[in-house]
Amino acid sequence: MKVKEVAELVGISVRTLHHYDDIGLLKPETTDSGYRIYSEKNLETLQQILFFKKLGFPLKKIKDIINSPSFDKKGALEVQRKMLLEERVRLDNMIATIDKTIQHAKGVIHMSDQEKFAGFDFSKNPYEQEARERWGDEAVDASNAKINQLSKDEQKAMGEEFDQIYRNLAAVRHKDPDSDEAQVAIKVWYDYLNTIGDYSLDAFKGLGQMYVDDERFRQNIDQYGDGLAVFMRDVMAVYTDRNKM
Amino acid sequence: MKVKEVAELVGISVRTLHHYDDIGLLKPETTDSGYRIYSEKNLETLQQILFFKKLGFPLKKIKDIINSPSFDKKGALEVQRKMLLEERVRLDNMIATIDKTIQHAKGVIHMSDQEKFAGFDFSKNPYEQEARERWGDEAVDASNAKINQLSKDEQKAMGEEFDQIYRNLAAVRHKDPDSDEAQVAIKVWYDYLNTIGDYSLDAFKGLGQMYVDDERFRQNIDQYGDGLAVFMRDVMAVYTDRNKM
DNA sequence: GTTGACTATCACGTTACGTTATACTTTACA
DNA sequence: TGTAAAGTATAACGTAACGTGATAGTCAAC
Repeated sequence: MKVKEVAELVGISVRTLHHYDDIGLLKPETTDSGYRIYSEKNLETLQQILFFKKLGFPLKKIKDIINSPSFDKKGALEVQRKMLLEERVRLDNMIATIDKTIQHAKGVIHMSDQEKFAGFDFSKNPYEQEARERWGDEAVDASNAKINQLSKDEQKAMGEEFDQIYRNLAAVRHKDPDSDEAQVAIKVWYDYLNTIGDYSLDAFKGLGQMYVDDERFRQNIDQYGDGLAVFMRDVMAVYTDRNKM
Repeated sequence: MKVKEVAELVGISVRTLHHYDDIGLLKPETTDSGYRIYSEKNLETLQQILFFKKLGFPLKKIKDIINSPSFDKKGALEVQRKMLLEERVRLDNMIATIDKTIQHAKGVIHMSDQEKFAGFDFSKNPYEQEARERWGDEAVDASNAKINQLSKDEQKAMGEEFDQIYRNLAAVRHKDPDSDEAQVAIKVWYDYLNTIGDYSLDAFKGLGQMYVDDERFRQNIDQYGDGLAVFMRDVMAVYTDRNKM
């Protein structure tokens, strides 16, 4: 049989057969023109190879096993078994750690990140002039310096996304925090934060309070509209309470 | 801090830090002479890197996560979790297959291997002449052709090993199968077989019977001494029965 | 004889560094 | 202050198991 036939028969690639030939793992006969011809015996050997491969043995070990009948097969299987068990323990630990991380990640977003998320970068924002007046150049420049650690594209993408979200919120800021419009708008914000980090509802509510308590955040947010920070806090509180049950 | 300090602090190699620098994952400041100097911030980033590495993330993904706050970290963790779970299933299957293999491997040594193990190769054996007389040249040549598929070194190593074992057995073949000498000698043979394959006691007993029933094996074995095949069968039977309780 | 399907041999790319090899810098000690 | 020891830098090959072209020769059919 020629390469392609064999490859399709056992479900591997032609390249793989070439490779096994290259490393001397499975060397078929060849025609005068150099075509590889696999015998029945070759196919049997291939089955063995694939069997040990399924068990996770490296090709070198398989080579030893295949062409050395005095090889300690039993021992090799036991060693391999141990290795696999250790691997499984490692995986379990990794999975457990991830689970913990997802759980305890509530509130994991640092203040420095929050500053970015809250939209401290007003360099592309029409309100920057106003910001400079309110905060003084120093504060704005320091903030921009921080935000500038992000790549241009990221800044743009991030800026556009929550600029849009904040505009939507500002647009409904005179409605009732209970209103559907407000609740829908704040849900967008909650979902966005949850693609970046992992916010529990309570953490979200706390975040809203911070928007009001922290001068920097409040002023920053209020640039999208007077009283927006307070409004957001209220909407976020309602959203939280509503969705907790 | 300089490389070595950092490396020892967090328990990684200097080369690893170099690597992270090369791929742009963690780029510290440098002195005029080109020495890398890691800041506190660099160390924090490094902790993050190592954290995600522990979770099995590839460095490329870590790079994305680290220097792109808009990266979907939560989603990444969930994807990673799924991958790890799939990996674990794969491992479990591999382990289960190995267990099955070890179990069902009883009697897994093929006849062709048995021929080798039983010592069909008498090309280096003083009895070859005799063998040719008994079996005729054809049979001996065919047998040798088979055995010659092994590498020279393997042949030698294998040949020496069980040549020795068979000689020892032949030396005690007039003792009682119950005798300590016979039992010790057969234990060596059992242990040797179990480094190559996996023999249960019952399989071992059956093997002994085959030595007698199969003309080829019997004649072959008896070349080490008249009646050795029968003696071995008896010793193997006793050994099996004794060790089963 | 020409085309299409198949085959062959390079040879680079991938992952995360380990491991020399060569050369320069800084630190410590006499 | 001179020198050796310790530390650091870059460069580049090696690893595992192929995937993925690129280029070229072969075989069977029309």
